[in-house]
Amino acid sequence: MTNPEKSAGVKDIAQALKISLGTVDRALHDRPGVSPKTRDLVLKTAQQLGYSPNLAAQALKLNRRLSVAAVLPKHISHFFDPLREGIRYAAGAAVGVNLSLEFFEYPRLGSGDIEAFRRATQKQFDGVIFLPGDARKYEPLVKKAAQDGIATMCVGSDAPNTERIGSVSAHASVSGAIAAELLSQNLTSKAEVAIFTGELSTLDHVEKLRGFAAALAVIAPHLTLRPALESHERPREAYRQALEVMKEKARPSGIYISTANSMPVLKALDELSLLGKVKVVTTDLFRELVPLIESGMVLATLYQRPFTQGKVALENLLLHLLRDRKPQPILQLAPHVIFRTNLCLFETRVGTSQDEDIEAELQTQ
Amino acid sequence: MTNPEKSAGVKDIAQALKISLGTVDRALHDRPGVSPKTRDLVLKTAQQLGYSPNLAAQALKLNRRLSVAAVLPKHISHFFDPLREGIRYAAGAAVGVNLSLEFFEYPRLGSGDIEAFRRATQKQFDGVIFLPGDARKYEPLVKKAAQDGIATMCVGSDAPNTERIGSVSAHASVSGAIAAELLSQNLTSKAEVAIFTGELSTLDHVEKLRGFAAALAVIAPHLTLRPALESHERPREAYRQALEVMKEKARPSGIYISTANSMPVLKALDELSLLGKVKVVTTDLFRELVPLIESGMVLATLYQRPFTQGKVALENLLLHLLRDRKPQPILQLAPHVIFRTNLCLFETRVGTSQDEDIEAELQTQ
DNA sequence: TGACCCTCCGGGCACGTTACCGTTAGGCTC
DNA sequence: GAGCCTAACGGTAACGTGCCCGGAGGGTCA
Repeated sequence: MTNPEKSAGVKDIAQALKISLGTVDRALHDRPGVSPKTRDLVLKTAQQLGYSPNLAAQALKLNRRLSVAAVLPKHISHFFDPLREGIRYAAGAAVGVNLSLEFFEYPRLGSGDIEAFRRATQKQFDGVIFLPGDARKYEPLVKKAAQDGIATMCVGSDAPNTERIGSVSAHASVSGAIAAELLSQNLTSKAEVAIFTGELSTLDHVEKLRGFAAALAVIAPHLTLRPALESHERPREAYRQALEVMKEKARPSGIYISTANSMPVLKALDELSLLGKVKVVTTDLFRELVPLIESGMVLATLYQRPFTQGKVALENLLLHLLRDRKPQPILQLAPHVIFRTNLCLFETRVGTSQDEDIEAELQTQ
Repeated sequence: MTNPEKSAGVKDIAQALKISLGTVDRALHDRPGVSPKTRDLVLKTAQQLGYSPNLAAQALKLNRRLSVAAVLPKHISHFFDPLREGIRYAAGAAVGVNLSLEFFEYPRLGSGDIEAFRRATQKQFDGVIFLPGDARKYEPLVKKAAQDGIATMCVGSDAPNTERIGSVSAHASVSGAIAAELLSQNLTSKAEVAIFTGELSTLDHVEKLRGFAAALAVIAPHLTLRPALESHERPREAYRQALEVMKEKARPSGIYISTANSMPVLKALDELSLLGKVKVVTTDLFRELVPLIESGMVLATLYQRPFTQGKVALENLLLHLLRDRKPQPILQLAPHVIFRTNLCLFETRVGTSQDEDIEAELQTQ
């Protein structure tokens, strides 16, 4: 009877104490209608018998329905498409819950994002996944959502000091630090390095810059960092800045592009015939980048694992909504360092996300 | 009624066709007792209504019990302990199945492994997870297990051309290739490099050697590879070999240690005061390695993600046992490249596995 | 003393699926 | 044509849990 091997259920406790199932259920779930002494007795016996609820039966009975919205930009698709795929994957793998997903899209970060978030939170979703671009602007909105009982989960970047239930992103400052270390390994003599960043109102980008600068100072004193170049995610701006800085006589010997929008900078380098001469570390992976890494024109890229970010974000949001177990407030994934030699393991995911093999996705998550 | 939003169940199909639940169930599961035309009708309607079975109800009714054995060595604990943790984690996360896990241990690879595997397969487990050291020797045993209806899953290395249902490991040849690329980046002038390997009867180690040699030939023609040093996982042998080769006048400038047993070689380097002078790339992560990476004595280590390997191995084994869905025959994880700058993300797992925070484990999986 | 309330507890139904058993129609043999 | 067999199908209990309803017991007040 008291077999520790097999986990006991409600019925076992009821039989052991010769009381009804209803009483055991009330005691275990802290519902009213049980005397304190009976309650303690049940809890003690549950502990003793090693009670663990049958999750399948629980899920069947509860038949929970959850609605989750994901508010993400269309641009940059090579990052956000796999992120959405990760969310869909986690939704498909969620067992014991009737989950309805709705995707809200807006053109790009900073244009329409706030409005889309507001639209999403006006409908009564149980949870919302979103990317806080300018974290400040989201503060009142997240607060309001929390008051309305909507759980918000950040992905891609964080919005600290808000009521969000958690955040999932690649570890930004470590990304920056790795870039610094790679450049320091490949630039042995005294030289200058430059960083091209996206939007410094986004926490993620600030952290990358911080990590890069800090690591340079510690492990690469022979490299000096130029003032950061902020493109505000505008391709033409990035292109112009790159041309300007690389035409200088004392041009940088190493470059870290911390935004996924790296093509304009690479295009400028190509036109100046500097590809391969200047050491370049980029961020994320997309089709146009593949041949540049293969040929060694780009030293390495720091892969932010968008698929996993989406997957983990929804998994933790569901964990929060289903049980009252709080997830880690801040979850920061280890970025993958992609060189030409391990590029082949990640290439499967640069195609159209439609045709991608999910199994392959999971190998590198 | 035919609401495409909400997934239909067995009852919906039965109602739509005005037949009984039993018939629908038989038709959907290809069980006998249904006429072909009724079966086709049911399948067609299921497709049309968007039938998806309620997994919770299914699991509750079936109440499946599975027993799985994991046959793994005690040594090297910093690799196999987290691997076992990963298996335990996946077992805990498995919902809707009464899973009983049993661990079989033996001292080390090559001593007692075959016997332990034989002992495990004599009991009637549903599945066995194991590490094929000398793959040849396992061939008849795996065949016998398959005949007895035991599903076998390789982890850490593969046993090709056997009846195993799949294998999970870090991508070995890519690991070797990354090591070659790292050394080539850090050794710019003409030099020699050496590889210390474990057991060349293990496929995983052969693949690392192949990947290393091939990548050297392609991207680092200035580096020449010495004959591989095989320690057979004996610390004293590795130490002796390292001392011998590093005392030579024309000693190697770069070293790749492809086995997790790297301390004897590092000890020899330390005694010869060569740490920091010789570029070293190691495999896996453990406590003694941390300060060496932090201080730059070791350039990088290739982390084989044992936790994830164990997790994925059991997940796929269960997938095979529960549904008849065949997993990918060979699953090769992308190894993590750990430098001093991203070391902090992995440090949580070098302590005793008991105290480890599972959440932290999952961040870097 | 009877009507009423409150606390505590037992009993039973429902969730969606599967396994088992009972029933019927139709074909077969002698 | 009676008896029998089998394929095809209907009906239903049961899996373990959550939740509601109602009943028993004790106390209070008119």
